[in-house]
Amino acid sequence: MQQSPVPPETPIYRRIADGLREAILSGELRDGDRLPGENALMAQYGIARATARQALSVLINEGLAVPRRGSGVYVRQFRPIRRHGSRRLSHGHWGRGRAIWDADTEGRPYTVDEVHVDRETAEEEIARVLGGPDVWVRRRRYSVDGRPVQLSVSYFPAGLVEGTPIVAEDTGPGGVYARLRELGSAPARFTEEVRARMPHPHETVQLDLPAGTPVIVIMRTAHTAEGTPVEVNEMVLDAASYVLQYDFDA
Amino acid sequence: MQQSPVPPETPIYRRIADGLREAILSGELRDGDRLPGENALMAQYGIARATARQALSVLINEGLAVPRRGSGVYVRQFRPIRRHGSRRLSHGHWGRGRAIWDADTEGRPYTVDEVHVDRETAEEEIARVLGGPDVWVRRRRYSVDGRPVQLSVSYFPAGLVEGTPIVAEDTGPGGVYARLRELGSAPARFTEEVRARMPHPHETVQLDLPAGTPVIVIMRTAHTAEGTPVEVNEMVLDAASYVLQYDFDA
DNA sequence: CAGTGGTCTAGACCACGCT
DNA sequence: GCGTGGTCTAGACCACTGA
Repeated sequence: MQQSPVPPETPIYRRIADGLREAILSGELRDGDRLPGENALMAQYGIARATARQALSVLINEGLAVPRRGSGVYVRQFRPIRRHGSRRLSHGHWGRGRAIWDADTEGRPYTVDEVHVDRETAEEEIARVLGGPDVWVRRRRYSVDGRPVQLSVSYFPAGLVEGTPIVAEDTGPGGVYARLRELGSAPARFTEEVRARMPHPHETVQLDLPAGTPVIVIMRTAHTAEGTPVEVNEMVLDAASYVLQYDFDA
Repeated sequence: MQQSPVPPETPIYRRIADGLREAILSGELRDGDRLPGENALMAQYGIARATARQALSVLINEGLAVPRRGSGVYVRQFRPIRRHGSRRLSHGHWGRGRAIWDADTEGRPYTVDEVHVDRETAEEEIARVLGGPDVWVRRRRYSVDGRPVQLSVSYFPAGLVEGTPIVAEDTGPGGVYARLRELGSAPARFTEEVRARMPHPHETVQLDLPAGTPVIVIMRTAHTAEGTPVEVNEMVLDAASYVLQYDFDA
C-alpha cells in the first residue's frame, strides 16, 4: 500500500504542483480562477489527502495561489504600484509643497492609518547614523484600495525636530521634508538600501500577507547638502504590490 | 485522541515555530546552530511527526532555517553582497575600462559561468522597448565564493551589435558598455525596475536556493544620451545574498 | 448543510549523513 | 548502522463559505 516500487524520479506532489504551475504561468488558469481542490486531486490522482495538500502548499508558498477557507484555492494576481526612487525625488516634487508619496500610487488613492509619533531610544545602527540614540519616531501604515501595502518607520534626531510639527501627527503641507527645509536642514542627498526577505509574523499580520509573499525592505537615509543625516526611514513593502523604479545617469 | 477539547487560540505547530523563531531572532540560536529535530519536538511536546514537521516547515519557508538530509535543521545565515546602483554607474567606473560588475562584490571575487550568446526573437515587452523583436541575447550566471548568486540576461538590438565583440563570449576589456561606446551608442541613462517574488523552479535550481528564499528581479534599460534604448538587462538575484544601494540627489 | 481548507494522529518505507 | 529529514497513507474533528 506504499508508493510504487520504483521511486518515481520526482515525488507525486511535485509533479502535481508542476502541472498546476504550468497551467498558471501559461495563462490556462487566470487571475482569480479556482484550482482543483484537495478532494479533486485525491480523486484524480488516487492520493491521500496530505499529499494533495502538499502539492497545493507548494504553489501557495510560491505566491502563485491563495487558499480561501471553505471555498477553495485560487490563482493569485499581481497588479503592482510603481514607486519612483531617484526620479521622483530629483524632480522637485516635495519642493513644490507636495509630499513625496503623492507620485507613488500614480493616480490610485492611498490612505494613512495607524500614525504613531514617539520619542524613543534608537537601536545601534540607527543611532550610529543619526549621531546619537535620542530620536523621534514616526510609524505609519499606508493602504491602497483599502488594502495595507506598506509599513514605514522614520527616525529623526531628537535635538533637530523637538517642538516642530514633525513630532505632531499632522506635519502640514509638504510633509516632513518641507518642515526640515524650514529648519534649514533640507534633504539634498538620499541613500536607499534595498533588500528582500520573507516577512516576520507581525509584518504578515499588519500587511495581511498571504503565504509566499516576500517583503521589500528599504532603508533610506536623507542627508543635507552638508552631508548631515537628518532622517532614516525604514519601509517594509508588500512585494506583490510594488515595483520600484530608479532612474539615473551614467 | 484529538487535540485538547478547547481549541488553543493558536495551533500547536505555530506556537512551536514561534518559540524557535524567537530563539533565532534573539540570537539564542546563532548562524549554523542546529534546531531541535523532528524526533526531539515529538518527544518534547508529545505531538505526532507530521505536526513537528509542520512547525519546522514554517521556519524553513520563512528563510530562517535550512534542512539538511540525514543531519538536521540549521539556522540560516545572511551575509549579503552590496550592489551599487546609481553611485556605481555615475562615477565612471565603466568609462575607465572596467566592467560594471567589478565594484559589486566589494573585494570578494566573482566568477562567470554558463555564458551563452544567441540570436533570438524577443518577447513582446523587450521588443517594444528595443524597437523590434530581432535581438542578440547574452545569458550568464555569476557566482561568489563558489556559490551562484545571480542570473543575467541581456538583450541588444541585432542591427546595432551584429558582427561586434558584443556577440562574442569574451567582450574584451570594459565589457559590453565599452564596446557600445565604440559603436557611438554609449549608455548615458539607466532605468532600473526592481521587484521581488518567490523563485520559479528553474531559478531555484540554477541559484541553488533553499526554500523560503525570494529573488530580486531587476530590469535595467540602458539609453544613449539621445534616449535610444540599447540594452535591456534582466537580472535575477538570490535575495539572501544581496543588498542593493541607490544614491541620488534631491 | 454540504463542501472546503486547517489541524492533527499513528503509523509506513525511503535516501541520505555521519560516525 | 543508526538517526535524520523526505514522502506517503488513512483516517479524524474543526471552522468557515456559500448556495
